[in-house]
Amino acid sequence: MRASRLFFPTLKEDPAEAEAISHKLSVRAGLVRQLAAGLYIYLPLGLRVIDKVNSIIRQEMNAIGAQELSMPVLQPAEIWKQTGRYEEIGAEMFRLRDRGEREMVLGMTHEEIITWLAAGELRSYRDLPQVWYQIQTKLRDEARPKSGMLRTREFLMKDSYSFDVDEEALEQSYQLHIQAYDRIFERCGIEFYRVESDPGMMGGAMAHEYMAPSPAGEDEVAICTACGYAANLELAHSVPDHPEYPEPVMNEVATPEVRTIDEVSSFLDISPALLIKSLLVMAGEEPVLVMLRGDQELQETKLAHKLGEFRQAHPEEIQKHTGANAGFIGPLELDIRKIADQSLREGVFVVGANRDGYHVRGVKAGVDFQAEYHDIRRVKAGEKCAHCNVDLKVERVIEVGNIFKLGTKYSEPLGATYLDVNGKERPIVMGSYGIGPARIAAAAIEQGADDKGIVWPASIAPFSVHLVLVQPKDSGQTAIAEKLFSDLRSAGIEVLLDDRDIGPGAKFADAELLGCPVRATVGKRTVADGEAEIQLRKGGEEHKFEIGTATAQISSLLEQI
RNA sequence: CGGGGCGUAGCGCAGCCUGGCAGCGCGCUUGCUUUGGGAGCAAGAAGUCGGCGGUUCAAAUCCGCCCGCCCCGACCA
Repeated sequence: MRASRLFFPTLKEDPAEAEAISHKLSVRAGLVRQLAAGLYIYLPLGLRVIDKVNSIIRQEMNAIGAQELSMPVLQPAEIWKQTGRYEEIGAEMFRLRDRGEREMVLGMTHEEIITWLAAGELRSYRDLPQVWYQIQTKLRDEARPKSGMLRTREFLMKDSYSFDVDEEALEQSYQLHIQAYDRIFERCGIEFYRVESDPGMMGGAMAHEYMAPSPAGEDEVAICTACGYAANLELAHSVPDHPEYPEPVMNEVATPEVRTIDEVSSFLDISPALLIKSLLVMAGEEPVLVMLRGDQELQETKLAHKLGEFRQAHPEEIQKHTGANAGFIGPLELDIRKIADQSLREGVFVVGANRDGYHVRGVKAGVDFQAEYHDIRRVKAGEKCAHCNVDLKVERVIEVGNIFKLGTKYSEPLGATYLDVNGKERPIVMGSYGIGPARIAAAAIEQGADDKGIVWPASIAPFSVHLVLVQPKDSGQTAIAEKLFSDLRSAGIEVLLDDRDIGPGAKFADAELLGCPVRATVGKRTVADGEAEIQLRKGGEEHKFEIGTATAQISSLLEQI
């Protein structure tokens, strides 16, 4: 491709609306343009990157025997009603009516449709297993699109679905996807973790997420560098440290206008870890007192697993159920359901007295109050791994892929069954597996970029070689550059020839902004000494190759990257 | 949905408080020069100041309503 003909509007300045590095750079490098909130146009360079990612995905999916197909984005609402998700999902799903007033939806995922297909076509255990996938547009009316390509309302997803006879066979399909996914993310050149994740509303027992570390991410994971334990913070476990507890002598202490953990701990001059943080939540109509150590935070997803849907109690509700205001509530003499974090099982704490202006010291769990104990706290960096007792680290990550064991959550309501060897009808056991190609690209930018621009992993760069022709008006330089351009392409290397009639500084700056792995420069020095200058975008390493051998040399450089 | 910020030329922004000619930088067009790190000089084109309504002799500027975009939170198969 010639830069003089390529549509890649680069910008010197960061776009005003961008915050994330990947967002700024993908706009500046002319990869994308924003149409509206959460809606992006992929320009030629951006599309090339996505195509490269998709091509890697296809190769690895095909390698595990998955078969590509393509399903409609526009779908009848009826199928979603059958699985109950039409009501469950709410405002995030785009809904519309066709001219015949039939209710339709725009697909935010395709479990329903693929299961409908399977229900009609898969009949016998002989037909199984199957793995079907597509790379298809999804639409979600996101509450808050953000961070450029990281959370959009319309986006491409590779989604695959496995169909098996039983749980054991599903485990094999699941493992095959782990293999494929590991290879996909490795080949795309991004750093990633495979972490345990919350199966959530997808149902099913097991789920993992593929997470690319980046400060632009929306999730956090706990990682043990020693034993490899890795889990989304929504469900990560840890062993908390043990503070030194005082003598269990119970007495009430006046704490006027001292409400927050910080205020109470400094007023009493004790560590926050010696306080119990009491929160009143409403699970439907039922008030529940939730207790954590003062230095810990509630992990709401964990609590939701125990309580179902819940919300924070309003001030009037707190007053009504405890007799005190927020800041002074606690478990003593309180006849409502109580859930405490496991770290409160032992120890002696200060709690709110359920009387404004007072706290109680020397309170022992199990002695002075009873509660259900569950792990409901958020893991903090520095807490110990539950498996090997080494310090955990907590990192912010971008979710680039996920894999779920669905079981029969969709096959049962949609009647996707098969006849087993004994002629007995059984539901197909399913798995669901997603990858966001644009998030891979964004993660690659986030992880690789430097102050000059993007640094692409070679496998997904829009071009392998950015060939800078310094002076296109010089026939000597042009002849050499054209020859190299043509030789490189003959060698199967994708090359962008910058033949634009602009200053050399602008060309170099654009080359750095675009971030192709190899830059080759042909200028007056090349005419003089017959050597092409090669610079690697990553690390900036420079080489000079005699022009006759340049193609072979660049080829071997690219293989090493 | 709650909180905050922003909306002025293609892009980045000033002007608004204190009403009175719509500006700056980059980009764009033309010409000449220049050509290994975002070139110089000269001449130009380009704006319903987000929209609607109000106040006023006069509104980018003050007031009201609406729309859009970004950030924090809630939410996130």
